[in-house]
Amino acid sequence: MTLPRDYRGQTCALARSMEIVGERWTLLILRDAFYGVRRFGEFAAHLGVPRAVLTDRLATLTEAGVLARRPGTGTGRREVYGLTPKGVALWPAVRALTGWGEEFYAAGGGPRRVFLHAADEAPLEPDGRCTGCGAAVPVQDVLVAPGPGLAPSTPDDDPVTAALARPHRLLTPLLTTAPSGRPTKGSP
Amino acid sequence: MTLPRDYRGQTCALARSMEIVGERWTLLILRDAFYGVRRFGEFAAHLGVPRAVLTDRLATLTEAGVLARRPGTGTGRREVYGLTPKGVALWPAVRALTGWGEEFYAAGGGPRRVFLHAADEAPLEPDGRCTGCGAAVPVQDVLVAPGPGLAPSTPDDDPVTAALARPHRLLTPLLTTAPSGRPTKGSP
DNA sequence: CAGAAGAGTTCGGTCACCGAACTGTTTTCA
DNA sequence: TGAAAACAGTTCGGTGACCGAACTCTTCTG
Repeated sequence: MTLPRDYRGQTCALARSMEIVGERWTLLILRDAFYGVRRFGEFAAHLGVPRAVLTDRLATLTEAGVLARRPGTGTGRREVYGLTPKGVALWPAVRALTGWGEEFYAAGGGPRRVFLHAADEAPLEPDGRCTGCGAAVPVQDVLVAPGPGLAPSTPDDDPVTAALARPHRLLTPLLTTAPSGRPTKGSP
Repeated sequence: MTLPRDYRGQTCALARSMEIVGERWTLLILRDAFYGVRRFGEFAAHLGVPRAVLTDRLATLTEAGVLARRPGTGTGRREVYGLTPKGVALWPAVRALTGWGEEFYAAGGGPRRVFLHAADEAPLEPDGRCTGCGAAVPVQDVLVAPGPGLAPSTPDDDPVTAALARPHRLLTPLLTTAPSGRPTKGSP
């Protein structure tokens, strides 16, 4: 595979990874996918990424087997993008980079978001273990919850930001399309 | 801080991280820094990065407090770049992305490089713990060693690649400048 | 002190990214 | 059913980042 702008000559696995997830916006898209964002418009509104770039990134990630494009369920039948097992395997990387950012660039009030073990609601250690029970927590048992440093929500927040004002389990859909067609917060 | 190309509007810590380490080549530079690469020319020769880009990245990382520019010791007194504690804190992210690349893009023979716990030479788990003793291994106790999938070394390998053909402890200088001026492998 | 090596800088060409407007399809609701 | 809105992309011109090669200046070696 000779990408137009690859990291030629690198024998390192990190270079291979960077060819897939090292482009601008890609890791933010994947973070949103972990949060349960699934649709083109949700990614676009939440990230503010140029739509052409989003199109390119979703195609690249789908081609690489990190995301999968599937027909949506429920009333809104549009197609959705979801993480494959290969994509889910990127969770430690996303968690590590997020943790580094929180540690060195937290707002005054502390972290903006925290990751909790769903079983006991104790926060995760930097390495992904639970500070409460010490167990290695699989992705689907992680909650993302607002932290003390999170700015208060405003009426013009996009739906994704609004939904993330409450704790949410990773990999579960964040927004659903209600029968009336207006998007609302996940589980009723 | 209004970077020319920041991730505006993102309240997420991951976006902050990506502003620092998300540019092209940056994580590969940091990986090399973990390996013990310290000098401009070593980075340039090993990575094949355009020199102007390398200059920019080293300056950005130094400004961000991830790397520090220090006068070199020993006979070669040129200045060297080394990881600060803030830079060392990126190790879990580098390890996670490297591990993901090895898992999904390994060459036929297996991983190209492996990380070992220096104390018992057992490989590390994906989360950074030692498969032998189960301990969380601090960065300075990690060895990077050639794996079964590493291509055999050739005479025209750059000095960094040649030095990495043998196990090496992270964060320790990889190359030294011998009194004669010719760069040779680390500790005599 | 002369020569070589190291550490950047400069430069022109190319490519990726940006934001805004536009298109074609799907869904909603009167 | 049919009009209108929402949605998922595509198109387009302008700008900045990246690339490779050549060049300059400093530092080191013999």
